[in-house]
Amino acid sequence: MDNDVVDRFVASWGMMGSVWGVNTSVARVHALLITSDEPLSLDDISERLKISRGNANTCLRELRNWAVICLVKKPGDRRDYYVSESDIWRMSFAIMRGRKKREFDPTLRAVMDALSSAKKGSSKMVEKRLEEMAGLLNTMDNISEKLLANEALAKKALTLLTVLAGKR
Amino acid sequence: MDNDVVDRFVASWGMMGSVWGVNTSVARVHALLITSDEPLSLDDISERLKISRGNANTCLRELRNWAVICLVKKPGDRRDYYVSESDIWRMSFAIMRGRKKREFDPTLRAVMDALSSAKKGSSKMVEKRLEEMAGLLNTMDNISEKLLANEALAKKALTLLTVLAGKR
DNA sequence: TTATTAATTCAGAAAATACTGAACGTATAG
DNA sequence: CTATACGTTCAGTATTTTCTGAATTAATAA
Repeated sequence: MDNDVVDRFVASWGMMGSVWGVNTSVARVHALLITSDEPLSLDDISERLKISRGNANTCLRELRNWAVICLVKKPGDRRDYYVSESDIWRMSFAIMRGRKKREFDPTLRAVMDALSSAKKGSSKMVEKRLEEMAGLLNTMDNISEKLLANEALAKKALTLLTVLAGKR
Repeated sequence: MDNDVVDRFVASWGMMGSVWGVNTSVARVHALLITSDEPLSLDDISERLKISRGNANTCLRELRNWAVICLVKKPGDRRDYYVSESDIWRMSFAIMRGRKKREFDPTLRAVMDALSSAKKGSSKMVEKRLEEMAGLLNTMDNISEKLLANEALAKKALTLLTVLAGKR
């Protein structure tokens, strides 16, 4: 596959890292594996992306943890090779689950506390704002809780939304 | 409103900053304004959050740009005061639009290019992977394009998803 | 005007994050 | 057992991001 095209894909997938909440290098390594027909070794990756072996190692560990790449062996070769899982959904799901737990859930709790505190003592304005936020966050919590637990349902949701968005 | 509760809310809304793609201070200032019944001045904010006036100023400008706070004047007082817009949706929408344009759209293009390049020359595996990604990203592109342009539709989508998620 | 008070800017400092590469551990081949 | 080829770790360094505070500009009051 054309080098330039791969480079551009690697670069823009790298940018997307911040959306997933992983750093650029991790996303670039992932991108390289996605576009490679052959399994790649740590050294292949570190050379191709011009990053240190140490860094490559860390990125690969993270990707392994997200379960978006998998380790393969070649007969008669001691090195570890990696290939991308085909399923693009997995990374987004794994990461969203993590972010929900780390960032969203505590916020939801804090908003609920703030709301109940506001009810005994704040202005109606603040109460209304928090009420709205709490409503929205609770809705999102329900939805994401269900969808993140069930990929099939999530795909269904996507279809549903496509139909909704289609009505022009 | 109870100081502790506000502090906790400020802190966790601050964490959410990384989700929105703004830095912690910006999100904290926003949180403080959300929970305040009174309009706050730059000095109020810088004192309450223990950040410099310069930093507070920058945060307020950013929030003004996102149009999630608005400037109010008190008669006989030269200072600028700020209050939070009640609508929680606005910030998320503004930011998502920005991120889509900056991060998602270039990726979509790169994937499409990679795909067409893969079609003339890559393994079936790579082609399949990219095909799947392109499909998913295109779907998301369609949906988000429509929903981000139309808040009412987005709310409708949320209702729809709630129903879907409810079927247990 | 001029003095005063507030908002803004921005160079440099501090803090957070990411990366390097040499040292170390481990498994296999000889 | 020993040498070799690899994977892993992590202290130190580089880079990026964020923040500070003094200088500057702008607006109002006197």
